[in-house]
Amino acid sequence: MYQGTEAAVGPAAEICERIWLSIAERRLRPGTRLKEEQLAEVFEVSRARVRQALAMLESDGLVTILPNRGAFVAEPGVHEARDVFHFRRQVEARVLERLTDSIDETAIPRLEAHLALEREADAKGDKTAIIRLSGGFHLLLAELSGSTFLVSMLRDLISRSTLIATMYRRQVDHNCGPDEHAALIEAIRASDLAEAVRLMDDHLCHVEDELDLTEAVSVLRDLREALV
Amino acid sequence: MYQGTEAAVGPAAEICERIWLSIAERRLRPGTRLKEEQLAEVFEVSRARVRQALAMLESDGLVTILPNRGAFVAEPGVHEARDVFHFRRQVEARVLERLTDSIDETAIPRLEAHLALEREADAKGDKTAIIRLSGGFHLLLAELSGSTFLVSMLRDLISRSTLIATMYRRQVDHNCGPDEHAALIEAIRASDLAEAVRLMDDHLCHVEDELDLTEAVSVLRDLREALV
DNA sequence: CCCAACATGATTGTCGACATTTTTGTTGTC
DNA sequence: GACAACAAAAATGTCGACAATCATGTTGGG
Repeated sequence: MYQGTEAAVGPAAEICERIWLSIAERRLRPGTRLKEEQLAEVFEVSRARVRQALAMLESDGLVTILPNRGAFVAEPGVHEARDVFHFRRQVEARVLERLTDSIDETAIPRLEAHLALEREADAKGDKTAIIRLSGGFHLLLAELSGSTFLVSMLRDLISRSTLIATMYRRQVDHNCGPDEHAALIEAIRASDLAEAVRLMDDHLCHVEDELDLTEAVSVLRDLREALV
Repeated sequence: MYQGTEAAVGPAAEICERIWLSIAERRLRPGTRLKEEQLAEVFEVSRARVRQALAMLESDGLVTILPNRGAFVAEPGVHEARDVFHFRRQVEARVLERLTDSIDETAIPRLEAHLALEREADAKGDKTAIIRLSGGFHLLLAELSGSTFLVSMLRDLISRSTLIATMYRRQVDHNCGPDEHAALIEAIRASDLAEAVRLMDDHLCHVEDELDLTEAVSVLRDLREALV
């Protein structure tokens, strides 16, 4: 996901990917401290790499870095959560606008190929792959829109969405199945912008609706803010 | 601007600020190569600092980093330019929503203090200060909205807006005067969301309307892309 | 017994030197 | 004279060691 769906952009992105996955799989809880040395040991890379990765993760809102104190898995509040979903809908809509406006011949096959991977992972029950591909689908849409700006914006928002989902969802799991993605592809193939946007909004609202975005802030967050 | 309106977040932010100002003042043109050693010499800092700053600038869309090749002042295309202004309007609207919803007592005085600085710089004709404060006003609005997410999003968009303005504006200068900012403060004081959003949209459209966002892409950009 | 000042350990921040890659200039051959 | 292969120079990328800073545990005084 982090390296996009294309070639790797660097070794640091792999660290980002693995940390992001750990967060998505709830192995790393919000508020957890991320010691550089420790991460360097685990990933078998130099500490400089880890610092690089942590800086990237911070700009994507996944970790919070306190100067001279260390990095922590971020704990977005409910306000931020709402903003993230709000703007994600806007960005995804813009992406669909671009895709339905000028459609590329190679776009549909690539989307279907991705969808096939999703279905395969779904059948196997490979949770890690499901999470990775689920985010990757939306990122692929942005890439196919041809705008690097939309890609970078959406990657940021997807990262944040993932973290928010792990913090505020009440039910255990429910990763969005590939079926909604399939419907989206159909709408894009038909160049039906209105339908595509509707499907996308529904798709994203399904995720948001399962969250408990009341004012119940986590205890950990209060502790951290009190310390700062 | 880069360090926000508050305390400095680090020494690297100062480098970012100075490079951003150089771009805004058209001393650094889009496409210009930014050699690390050279920058380190100019700013009298270590090369590691420069690398850190360049990485931040890349995530803000001001520079493009090509692996093993170096950093260049970015050259956003017209599509990206339109997207940036599109989303900037959305984000600024969200900020105003927050501000007019729950208004803070200290907000208005801080805005007026900032406005006073703008007027002072305007009277003196201090172009550098005008640029810095002009972006800073919008960033201050975001900070007063209480959302760190909106702040980081808007900082990104303001950086990109600045670069786009230097690339595509036909007239020489026209930095938005402080008067439009004053009107905005009034609307916020009156908690008049609709009026505030209208003023903001006009304000941003004034900037966008002076741009020549036709398909005329710069020659340099084509060269770079051909090389990559 | 509690609090403050200090000393220690752990962790982050910084810098300079070295390795790798790219670019450019040169040379030799066709 | 043009092109290709090679060599030298310059720039970026990487790493390890040292310095600065913060958290913790200890000790001495009130």
